Amino acid sequence: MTDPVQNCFRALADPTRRDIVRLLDGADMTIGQITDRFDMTRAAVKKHLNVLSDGGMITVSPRGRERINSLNPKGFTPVLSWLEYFDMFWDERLADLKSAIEKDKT
Amino acid sequence: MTDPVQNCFRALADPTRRDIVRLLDGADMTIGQITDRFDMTRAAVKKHLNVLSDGGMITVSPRGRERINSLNPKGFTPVLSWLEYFDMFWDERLADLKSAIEKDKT
DNA sequence: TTGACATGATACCTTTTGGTACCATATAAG
DNA sequence: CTTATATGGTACCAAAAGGTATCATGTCAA
Repeated sequence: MTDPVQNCFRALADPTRRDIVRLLDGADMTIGQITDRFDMTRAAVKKHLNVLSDGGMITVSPRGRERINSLNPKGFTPVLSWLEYFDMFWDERLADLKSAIEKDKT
Repeated sequence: MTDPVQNCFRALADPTRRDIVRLLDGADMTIGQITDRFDMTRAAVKKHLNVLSDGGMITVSPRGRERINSLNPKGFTPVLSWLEYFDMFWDERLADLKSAIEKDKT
């Protein structure tokens, strides 16, 4: 399944994953730190992180024996692109939003 | 599961349901008309319509022995609300978008 | 009323998904 | 080197999701 739109929507479809996204919006975290915030095993969290990574919502960078998980604002672009296709998003507001993301949080 | 945000994201998580949403963005349709556009049974389409209805994305109005399925722009509000929570949506663009929906397509 | 048409509902099946338990690997510390 | 720490990967399980087949209901037309 390599459709960016599908991967993105799927990543956001789970409440735990949306919570993780909000966590990472506040600060970069290791999988250990994230797991401390939830009532589930590290393996379960890891699966969620993989799905989020597939969706492009997060990026992972190694630091010693740790892996730093960071939110990737650009990952939301497929969702926004899909939404802006509608007539009800007839104006340029969503387009402005998209460019703002790419400009101010790279 | 009565969380509006969850119902909304779940409704949009399936590619067939997103296609249905786009179909209904063009015109109101009966379940029969929708089924003609897809390679699946009416029962399967009906299940998708139920999920979309739970998510608030569509409304159904009886007309004789038919049921007219219509897109409900307001149904997108929970998704937009969730998205605007982020720092990366720091400005008022998304809020503007939300109010525009409620104003121009009621 | 009788029949055709449009739809809804449910039992059932298969695949996907969310979770755990467990083992493997890599780096830091003594 | 040896050990503790941080992480990744996989086999396995129960529940949810997507689909079909089938039956029930309601409405329009003769």
